[in-house]
Amino acid sequence: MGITKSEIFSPQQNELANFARVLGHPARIAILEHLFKINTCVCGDLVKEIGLAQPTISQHLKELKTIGLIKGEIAGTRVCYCIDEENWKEMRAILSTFLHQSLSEPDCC
Amino acid sequence: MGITKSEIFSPQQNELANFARVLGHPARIAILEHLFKINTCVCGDLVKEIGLAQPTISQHLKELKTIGLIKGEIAGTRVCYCIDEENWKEMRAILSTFLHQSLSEPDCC
DNA sequence: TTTTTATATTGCAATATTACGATAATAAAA
DNA sequence: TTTTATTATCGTAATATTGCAATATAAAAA
Repeated sequence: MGITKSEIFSPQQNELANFARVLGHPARIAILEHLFKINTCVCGDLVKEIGLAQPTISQHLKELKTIGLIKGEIAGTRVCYCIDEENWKEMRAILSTFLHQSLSEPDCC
Repeated sequence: MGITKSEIFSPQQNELANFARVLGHPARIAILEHLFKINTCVCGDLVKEIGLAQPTISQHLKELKTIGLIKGEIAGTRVCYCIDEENWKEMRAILSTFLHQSLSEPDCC
């Protein structure tokens, strides 16, 4: 069916999975890494840097923007994208909590 | 096309994205959370716990096993699944490093 | 105003993912 | 041996994702 049954999971589980899903593509990882290095970047730079077509990069940027990890401001014909620090930290906290769970029982296998 | 151009990204970027991708589904989050709570679990328990069909759970377990986050041992007709702590910690380290990048420039937007 | 530049959107093709019924496989129980 | 219980695999349907060419949009430059 290809459709995730979100309704049977908690909002927390869905949110966590959604953040992970957006990080689950190397192009988006590359975009974020580049934005961290050069914290202000227009789409064109990323197209050269990454090597995917302009519409493809634009699409990945849109997804990152929708989930709130980056923000973009129009500057003439260009758009200045950068990390949304506040949301980034929130996402990081959510993921970190999950990643640092500890086992209540010892390993069985 | 639906096919990710992995070859244009670094092995690190692909590995990171791949870990995130596997975490990018609420059923797999729920499975991992349950395994953390009760660190030894048969597939049938997860089917009851989560509420997806048995083949679906089995498929998600396979993906988690393939990437190494869990391991399973046959115990009679059942299979005992649990977190693979070593690999989990490795994945956590990789993700944490990425999540804790800091901006080299102050926020521009 | 026309042209140029840069990004977004649309439409489409191809592949991937999700979910589940049916069935296979395997081992314990009867 | 037959039955039962449990998990894996196969096949399939439906939706999602990825990528790009073509085009639209919008602002700056000429």
